Order: sequence, then C-alpha cells, then structure tokens
Amino acid sequence: MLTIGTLSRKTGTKVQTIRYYEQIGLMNEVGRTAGGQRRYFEKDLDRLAFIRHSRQLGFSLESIRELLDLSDNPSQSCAEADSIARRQLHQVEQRIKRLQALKKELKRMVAECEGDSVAECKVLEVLRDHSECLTEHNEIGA
Amino acid sequence: MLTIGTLSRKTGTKVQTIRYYEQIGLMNEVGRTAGGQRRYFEKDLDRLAFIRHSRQLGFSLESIRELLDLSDNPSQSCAEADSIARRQLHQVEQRIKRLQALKKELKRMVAECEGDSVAECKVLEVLRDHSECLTEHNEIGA
DNA sequence: CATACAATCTACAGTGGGTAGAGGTTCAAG
DNA sequence: CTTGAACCTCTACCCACTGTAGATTGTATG
Repeated sequence: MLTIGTLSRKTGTKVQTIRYYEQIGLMNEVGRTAGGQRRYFEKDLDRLAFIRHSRQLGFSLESIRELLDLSDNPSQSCAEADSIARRQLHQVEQRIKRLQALKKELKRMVAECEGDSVAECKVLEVLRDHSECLTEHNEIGA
Repeated sequence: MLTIGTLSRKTGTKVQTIRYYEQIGLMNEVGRTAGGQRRYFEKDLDRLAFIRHSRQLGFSLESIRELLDLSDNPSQSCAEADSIARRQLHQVEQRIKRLQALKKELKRMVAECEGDSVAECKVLEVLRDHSECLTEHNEIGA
C-alpha cells in the first residue's frame, strides 16, 4: 500500500497533479484509510508512470486517455496506438519546423543589432515592420 | 479614425483579443464615440501590429510589454531590447532541442511497432517502460 | 498515552493567452 | 425610419497544471 506522497516521489509528479488526474478520470479512484487518505497499489504506480512518460513525450491528456484505454484492452489491434503515436510525431515535426523559422528570424534580428540607442535598434525596427522579415513565421496557434 | 473591426482585419487579430490586450494594459485605452464604441488612430494600429508580430516570433506578452516600453522611450540604450531578443532566441533553441529528442524517440517507437495486437504493441510497451528510452526527453515544462 | 510535526485532505483561485457565447446597444446605408 | 452588421459588457471556458488556506490524519518519539 502506497501513499500519494510515495507515488509522487517515485514518478516525479506533484501530489496535486495526481489528485488532478483522479479528478479528470485519468487515474482511478482508489481506496481510502479510515481517515480518508488515499492508498495505492503497484498497478496505480504503473499507470501513473505511463501517464507521466507519455506527457514527457508530449502527448495530450486526451491522447493519453485513448492510449490507456487501448492498453487496458490487450486483445485490440495495435493500429490505433500506432496512429496516435504517428499523429504525435507529425505534430512534433511541425512544431520543430515553425520554431526553426522563428530561430532564423530571431538570429538575423539579433545579429544586425549594433546601434546604441533605441531609436536605431534593429530588433525593435524588425518588430515594427513585418515586411523586413525573410520568412513566413507564425508561432501563434502552434 | 479606425474601428476595432478595421484594426482586427488589418492585423489579423480577433476583436476579442484586441479588447483583451486593452484589458491587460498592453494596448492603451482609446477614445469612444458618444455611443461607447472604441475609435483608434494609426499609432494604435502600429502598436497592435508590433504586438502581433512579436507574438508571431514567440515573445511572451510580458516580454512584449518590455519591448513596447523601450520602443516608447527612444533615447534609451538598445542593449535591453537586444537582450530580450537573445533570451527569446535561446528559449527557441532550447525548445527545438527538446522537440528533436522527442522526435527521435517517437520515430523509434513508431518504427519498431509491427505487432498486430495491443499485447505486443511496441508503442505501448515503450510508454510503459521509460528505461527503454535511449535519450533523456522532458517536454513537461517546456 | 501524549505530543509534535510531517503528510494528507478539500475547496477554490490563478497561470498564459486567448476564445466563445449571451444578451443588449449603436452605427451607417438605403 | 428601418434594417442588420458591428459593436458593447460580462461571464465562462480551454489546457494542464500550480498554489494557497485551513483543517485533519498518521506516525515517530518521549
């Protein structure tokens, strides 16, 4: 029987976060002591570790919910889990692309800035006038 | 005199968002018609364009607030604006690094998955056991 | 057995950066 | 003068947590 603090330490998840996962139905509701404190089994620890690892790989809680459902039903096809992972991979690749465009633009901005007063600051000038940009970049909504 | 809708169209910013920027003090409060509708000048349009462009480059609203302050005081040193931009560049580079680690791990996961039932799904297996990962990856808090 | 104190509990508010909707009013064209 | 698009305020919601207040419980030690 594990306390919530033990789960927290073993998975690097804040106690609040574990209770939050329970609240949104990602972690199961578990048994309580007479005094009302949560007590966990090893399987709960495994589930939490799965969740945290998936989060570290950037999966949304919704995707994780689907993955957990699949994991709970071992006779189903693997194709769906595969497709969720591919979707995630695609998203990560898109984000990298966008960030690389940003990086390029920021580098240029910083490199060209050599003025001493704000009046001739290249950084501010570029921000003022989008037309000075070489690439399309749109981080908003990334 | 420009309406909020005109600003919205010219900058690609939702009307709600412009009002939100006013609410948090990023856009100035502007004059109103007798009926209470906002009316803007060109300088407000410029300011909004600056904000949107900065957002597209990934700057936080807090950073943008600083940049606007600098821009409003043209006699100050350029160094601070430069440092904000460098900080942003650094953040973008860090995010790219993290995402590339994720991409690598996801690619491996997807590539190795050839089982047909969930029981032997490599994707789920990797998620279950972090020790199967080659790289450190931590998207959480990115 | 009593006490101290860390850990836990619930409930609610706040983060960033907006977005959506209800329900009402104003502006400008015809 | 009527119509209808655009505007107004206000509130609640999104994601994935995080922080705080104030009360209670569990456990180690004297």
